[in-house]
Amino acid sequence: MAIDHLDGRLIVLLAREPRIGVLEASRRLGVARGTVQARMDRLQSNGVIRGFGPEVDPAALGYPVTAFATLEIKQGQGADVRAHLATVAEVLELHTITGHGDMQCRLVARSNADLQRVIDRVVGFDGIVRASTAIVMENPVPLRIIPLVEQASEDT
Amino acid sequence: MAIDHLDGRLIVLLAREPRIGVLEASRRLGVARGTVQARMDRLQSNGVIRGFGPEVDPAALGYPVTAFATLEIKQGQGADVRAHLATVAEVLELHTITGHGDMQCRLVARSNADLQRVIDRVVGFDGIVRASTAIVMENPVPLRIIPLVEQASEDT
DNA sequence: GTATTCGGTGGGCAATCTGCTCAGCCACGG
DNA sequence: CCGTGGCTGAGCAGATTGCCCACCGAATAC
Repeated sequence: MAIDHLDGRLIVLLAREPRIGVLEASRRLGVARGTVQARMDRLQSNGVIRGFGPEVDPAALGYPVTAFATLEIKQGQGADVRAHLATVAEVLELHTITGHGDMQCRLVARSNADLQRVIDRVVGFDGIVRASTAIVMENPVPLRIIPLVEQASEDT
Repeated sequence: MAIDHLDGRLIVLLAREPRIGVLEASRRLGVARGTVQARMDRLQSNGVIRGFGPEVDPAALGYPVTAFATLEIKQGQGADVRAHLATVAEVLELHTITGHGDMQCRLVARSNADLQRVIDRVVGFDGIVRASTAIVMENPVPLRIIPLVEQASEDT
């Protein structure tokens, strides 16, 4: 569960150059191959590293528009709404949250016009009372994890 | 730029079993190894696949609390705020958005109490007028891309 | 109608890496 | 003082990679 400095360096290395193998990584880190192998196994069974899935860019797939929708849910309809949203491919992510609104989801669409279609599809469900949408213009900080890993591995 | 059915199957396969190599993938897909190699090269230079970085779970790193903060920015301070937020490791993602508020960011923290520290750090900057935060309770749909890939590859 | 190009196939080759095992070391805790 | 856990360096057989080639069918250009 704890992440030591070597783990941190390993993760950062993997994040920067995902294609390197265990052997090359061990050379870069200056440790034995077995060590890297053991660390990677441990990090994965720990759940620190969930996997190495391909990072797909929705924009390159033809979905350049991203938006966040905050949804207000009718009491007791949470499970149904979850199930509904899970069936919509354009819903990339869904959270239940505190505060105004009960859920927040990340959407993508082919265009601003298409976003309307997606939103209609999303909110066209009985349990959803209200939805407010914010369209993403820029993404100055794309999803990142390296700084956090470095921080976590330093205060060991 | 277009994603055909084979591309779709390849991406889905990679997403499900990231560790398989080109050779194994070609066997699963029933095509020649060279074909898989060519497709992967193309997908990557297209930008459809950004890379294969490790997916790190912040919770396993000791940051189990996630929150979304909506920030209101003082006119003309956008760039400074971006730069400021980029220095905070707990800021995993930042978007500029339309609607109420000007930016939205995803935060993580070690605990609810620690979240206060993170928020103070985030909003303790001159260009930020106001911030409202929503804490994530559940994540019924974790960030996913497979359904979208399937959809995109089908309507070819 | 014919030549060209493009994407895919199937094969081959040397170099490299992987998975696994083993013995030796060292530091830490009981 | 011994056991355990983590790291090292080494070895080995088997699989994979990167790269090359010739061939083929379909679509495209001339």
